[in-house]
Amino acid sequence: MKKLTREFYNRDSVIVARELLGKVLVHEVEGQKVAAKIVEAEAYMGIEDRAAHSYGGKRTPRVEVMYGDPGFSYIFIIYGMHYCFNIVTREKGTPQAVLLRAAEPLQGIEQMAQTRYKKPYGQLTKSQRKGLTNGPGKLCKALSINKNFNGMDLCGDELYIEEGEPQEFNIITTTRVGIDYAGEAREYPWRFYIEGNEYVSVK
DNA sequence: CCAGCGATCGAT
DNA sequence: TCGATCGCTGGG
Repeated sequence: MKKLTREFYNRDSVIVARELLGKVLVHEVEGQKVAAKIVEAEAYMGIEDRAAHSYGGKRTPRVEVMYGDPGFSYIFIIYGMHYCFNIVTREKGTPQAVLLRAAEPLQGIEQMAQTRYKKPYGQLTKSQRKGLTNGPGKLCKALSINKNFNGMDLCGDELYIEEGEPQEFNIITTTRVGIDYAGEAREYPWRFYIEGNEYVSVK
């Protein structure tokens, strides 16, 4: 299966966010593949985007990786306890990113169930099954992605995104979640998800 | 040095 | 609907 290239990520976040739908996020843990199909993503457009961490050119140690090359991970902690996984887009110096908000488990599902709930998949309730990866913090937990993966090259062999199977789906475009502080930017249609997919976080 | 806050989650 | 929980940030 083909891995996404640096060039794929070297475009505006709104384009990359849309095109990431249906692609497969892979984390190879000790030779074991844990993989999930991306079903929801949001674009953060950088300097001009009040909702972005790099808004107004803000440049701090946390945000630094956003100013680097495309195709690297930007991971931050939210609400003191959850991780959010982002992918840096556009060329060096243009601090944009795409936030992965939800995914559908494909491979290593037992691993995910164990990591999230300390139980075999078979013992999970229906709601727990859906809850494996239907949110930004949840998908990080399920794929064992934490702060140690900040600044990692997604064109490498440990954490990456691959093409996935060809498929048909409709894309829903809406406003982003949890950015009420962002003024006018809260109205921007920069959230994308696969219509009808049960792993989407908020319909 | 330190207080306030947040791109969330899970239980109620 | 609400409490948990803590790294990052900016101001002093």
